Amino acid sequence: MPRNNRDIDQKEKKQAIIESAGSVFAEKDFDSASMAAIAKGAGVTPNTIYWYFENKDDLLIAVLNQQMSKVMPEVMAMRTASPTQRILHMIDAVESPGALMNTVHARISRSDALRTWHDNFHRMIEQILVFEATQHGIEPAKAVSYSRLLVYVIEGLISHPHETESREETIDQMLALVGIQ
Amino acid sequence: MPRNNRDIDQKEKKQAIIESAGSVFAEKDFDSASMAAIAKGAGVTPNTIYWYFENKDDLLIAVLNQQMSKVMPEVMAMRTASPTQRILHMIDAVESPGALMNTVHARISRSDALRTWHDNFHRMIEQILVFEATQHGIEPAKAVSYSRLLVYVIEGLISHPHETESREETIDQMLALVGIQ
DNA sequence: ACCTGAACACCGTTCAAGT
DNA sequence: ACCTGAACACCGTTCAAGT
Repeated sequence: MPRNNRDIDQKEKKQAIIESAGSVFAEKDFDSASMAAIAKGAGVTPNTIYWYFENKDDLLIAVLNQQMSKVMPEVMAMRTASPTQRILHMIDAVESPGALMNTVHARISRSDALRTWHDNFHRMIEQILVFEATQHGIEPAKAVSYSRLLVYVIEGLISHPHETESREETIDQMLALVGIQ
Repeated sequence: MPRNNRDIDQKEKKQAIIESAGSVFAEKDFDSASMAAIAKGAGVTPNTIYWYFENKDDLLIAVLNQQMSKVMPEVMAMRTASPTQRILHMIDAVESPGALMNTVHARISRSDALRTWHDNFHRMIEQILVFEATQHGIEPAKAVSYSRLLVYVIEGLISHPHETESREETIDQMLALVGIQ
C-alpha cells in the first residue's frame, strides 16, 4: 500500500470524497458527520479534504450540486407523469439523503457560498414552476406569485421528512388551488 | 463578591440564563452561540447551566417556549387586525431572534425533545388557522388541509428572513387563494 | 502539485469537590 | 441543594514538512 494515493486520478479522489460525504451526511447529519469520518470513507486523511475543498460548507455544496445534477434531468425526463408525480420525485431525491435542506437554511447566515447556492436553487425551482403554470394557461403575473408559494410548500415537505403519508395529497391540494392539473 | 450567587433567587437565575441564551442565539446563531458566552451573559459558569438545563437543546426549547408564550397572547389580542397582519406579527416575533426555526428543523433528528416541541408548535399554529378558516365560512375538511399548506408557507417565510420585502404580499396571496379575507 | 503528522483553539459535557 | 475548577473527548481547520 502506497503512502499516498498519487496513482489514483485526482478527479476520482475528489469524487470519492464527495460520495463519502454524501453517505455520511445521509446516515448522520451535517453536524454529526465529522471530517474524520468522511475522510475515512474516502480513504484519505482529514487534511487531504482541505486540498480539494475550502471547508465543510464547500463540501456540502459539492454534495448538493451533485444531487441536483442527477435529479433534475430525471425530473425533466418524466414527460408523461403528472406535475404532482414530478414534484414528488424531486422531493424524494432531495430529502432522502438526510435533512440537508434544513442544514442549508440553518447555515445560510454563516456561509455566503451556501446562501448563493440556496438562492440559485430557489430561482431554478421557481423557473420550472412558472413554466409549468404558464403551460396550464395561468397568466404570467399570477404564475410568478403562485410559484413562490409552491416553493415554500415544497420546501416545507422537504423539511418535514417524517410526514410522508399525506405528502402526495398535500401537493395535489396546492396544485389544485393554483389551477395546475 | 460572593463565590456563588446563592443569594439570588433560583427562578431569577434560571430566567437570566434563558434571557442570555435568547440574546446570544439572536446575534450569533445556535451553533456559534457557545455555552461559555451564554453563561457569561448570565453571570454564571458554563457548568452551572447544566444544573438548570439538561443540555443545549433543552435550553433552546426554553428560549422558544418563552418567545411563544410572549407572542401568542399578543397575536390573540389583535382582534381588529386582519389575518395577514396577525400572521405578520407572529412571523416577525419568531424570526427576528436569529433563524432559530431553521435550527429546530436541522436538529429534530438529534433531539426527541426538540421534535416534540416542533410537533406541538405545528399543531398549535394549525389549530389557530383552522379556527380562522372556519370563521370565514370554509368547510371544516377544507379548512384542515388549507391550514397545513398555510403552515408551510408561514414556515417558509420564517426560514427566509432575507426576503422581507414581499412578505405581506405573499401572505395576502396565500390567504386569498384559500378564501380567507 | 499533492498529501500527511502533529498541533491549535475551541466546543459541549461530566464529575469530584466545595459550600 | 446549588455551584465551581478542572478535565475529557471531540471538533474543524492550519501549517510546516515530506514526496
